[in-house]
Amino acid sequence: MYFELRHLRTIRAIHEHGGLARAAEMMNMTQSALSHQVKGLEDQAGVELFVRRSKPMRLSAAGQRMLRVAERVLPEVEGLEEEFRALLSGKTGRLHLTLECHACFDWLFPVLEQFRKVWPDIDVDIRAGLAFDALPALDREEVDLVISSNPVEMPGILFNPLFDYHPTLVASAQNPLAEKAYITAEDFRDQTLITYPVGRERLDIFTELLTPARVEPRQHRQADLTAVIFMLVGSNRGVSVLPDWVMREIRGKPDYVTRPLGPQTVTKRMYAATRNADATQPFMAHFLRLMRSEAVKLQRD
Amino acid sequence: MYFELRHLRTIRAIHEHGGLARAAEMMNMTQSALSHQVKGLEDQAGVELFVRRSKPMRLSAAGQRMLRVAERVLPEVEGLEEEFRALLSGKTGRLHLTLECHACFDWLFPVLEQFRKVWPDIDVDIRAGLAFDALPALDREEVDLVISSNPVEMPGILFNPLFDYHPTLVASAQNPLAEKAYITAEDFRDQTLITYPVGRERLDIFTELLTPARVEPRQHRQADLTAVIFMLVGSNRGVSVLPDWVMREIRGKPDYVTRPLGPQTVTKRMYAATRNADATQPFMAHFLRLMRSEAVKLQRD
DNA sequence: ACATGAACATGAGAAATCTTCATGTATTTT
DNA sequence: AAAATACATGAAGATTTCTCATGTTCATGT
Repeated sequence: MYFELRHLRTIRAIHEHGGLARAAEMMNMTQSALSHQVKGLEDQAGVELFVRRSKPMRLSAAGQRMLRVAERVLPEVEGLEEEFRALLSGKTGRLHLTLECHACFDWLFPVLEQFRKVWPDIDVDIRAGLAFDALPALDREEVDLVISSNPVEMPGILFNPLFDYHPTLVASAQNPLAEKAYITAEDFRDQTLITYPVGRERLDIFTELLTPARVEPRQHRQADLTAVIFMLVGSNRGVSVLPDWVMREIRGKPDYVTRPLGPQTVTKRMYAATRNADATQPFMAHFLRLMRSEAVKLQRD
Repeated sequence: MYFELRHLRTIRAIHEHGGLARAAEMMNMTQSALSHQVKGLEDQAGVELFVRRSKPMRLSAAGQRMLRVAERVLPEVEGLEEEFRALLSGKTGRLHLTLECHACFDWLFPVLEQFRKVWPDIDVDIRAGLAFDALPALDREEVDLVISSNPVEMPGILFNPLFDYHPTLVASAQNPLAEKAYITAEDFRDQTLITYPVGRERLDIFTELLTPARVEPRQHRQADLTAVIFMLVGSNRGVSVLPDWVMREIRGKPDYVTRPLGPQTVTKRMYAATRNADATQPFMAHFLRLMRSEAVKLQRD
């Protein structure tokens, strides 16, 4: 024996409108239909839900219990229906992002702030932890947007370009590398390299330089925050390679030097990956636009 | 477009059992039926609930929202179903009582304590506030048991006798009425009468003595608690009429005297009114039995 | 590349359920 | 007591849901 929401709606309507006939009218059905339904419900449940001694029929003790459940359950379901309607009209939706690019937190926050002002009903969230397998997660609708600099040909996935950047060395002014005009793989052999704590396949310095050249840095240590990396570099306890625009934070400070990777400057492109189906959604288009205009500001600095 | 619980159950089952075929089996239906249902649901909602790119199909973003609702709603409903089953087996039920007899709180509490030990799943409550219209409320299933000493012929309502008692005067030993062997209506003309704060039609002293004799006491004041009444009586600021068994609290105290109403001692009978339908329920029968055995103890004191 | 199996979709008819209509009965009101 | 209100009921029709048989798609092993 299974209840259905229809039954809860009926219980609530009869209670609220004080009687079967009125409730039936509110529910766009005949009094007879409701009567049959209530009878069926009571037969199934084996419990009298209404007292029929008095004429406008009233809830029995058991019926009152059912009403309480109805009053907790129905708003929940109606909320969902409303949400789906809003989803159809494009006002609401989900925007869960994952960053394969660790430094991107910095410039993404202002974008998120702006976005939430315009689209308050979109469920925005940054999903950490699954950065390793972000693209499959995108395909499975576990997330909705991935910031990545490694576009992969994938059916149903769109890579929207955001901006170009140069992975750039940052070192202490005391460091011998400060003497060089550009940096090559060999230069890392006797350096301590500081990176974000992610796999090598997601670190530009490895994918673009060290791994192809089969060079290992003398030491490799990890730090979570950009500020911490700068601090370590500043005290010459290691060097790091970060996107050029991250360097704006230390621009003009005499303790630091920045050098391009060379001899030809390495250029990479950052993308926002979305599912084809979502890319047309207004809020998603808006978010992409916001990200690009933020990227322009970044380049200006 | 309306959701039904069936849809929520489906969403949950597909998620939990990882796939349509397995879910269908758990729900005792064919895979085909479930496929149709999901299609219908998606058509109605206008939203894709599942991602079919991967083979065991998975919930989409919208589907995950729906799952969250399902996981909040379904336990609620299943709890109700369980409750109704328990109701049928007689283990659970509601026992909301109303006392027309104000002094009865005293002896009822131990009964309630005992009862709750044996029937932990019965929803026991004392409903105050509607004591004035307790019997109609009983009929309307707003309460389930009424303690009353005024049986009324009413179809569907059963008055179960509990015990007999004598409305008895209690006065200060200093009070002139202490000299009398029994008390008549006339004796109240120059007395302050202290009663519980309820209507006269529910006070024995009025219904049995004063109203028929058309006697007004010199003054009439009200007190909520039996202990307060005794205190006022003890300091000779008034007299009161209470059931004889209430007097056990002051027995042996030389400040007080108790006197029967006379010349023939007035006897009343206390009843527990229930609906016919409920009287057969095991827990209700047990409660009545407990009350009667408590009443016997009362009489022994 | 091809067979195979697993998982889901689909069409048509059968079965179950829900509605309506017409009417009956009980209660409340006038 | 009549009229009005409120709910119940039986039967027929409409709708919804399910099942069966079969088709499509995708991944896997040979």
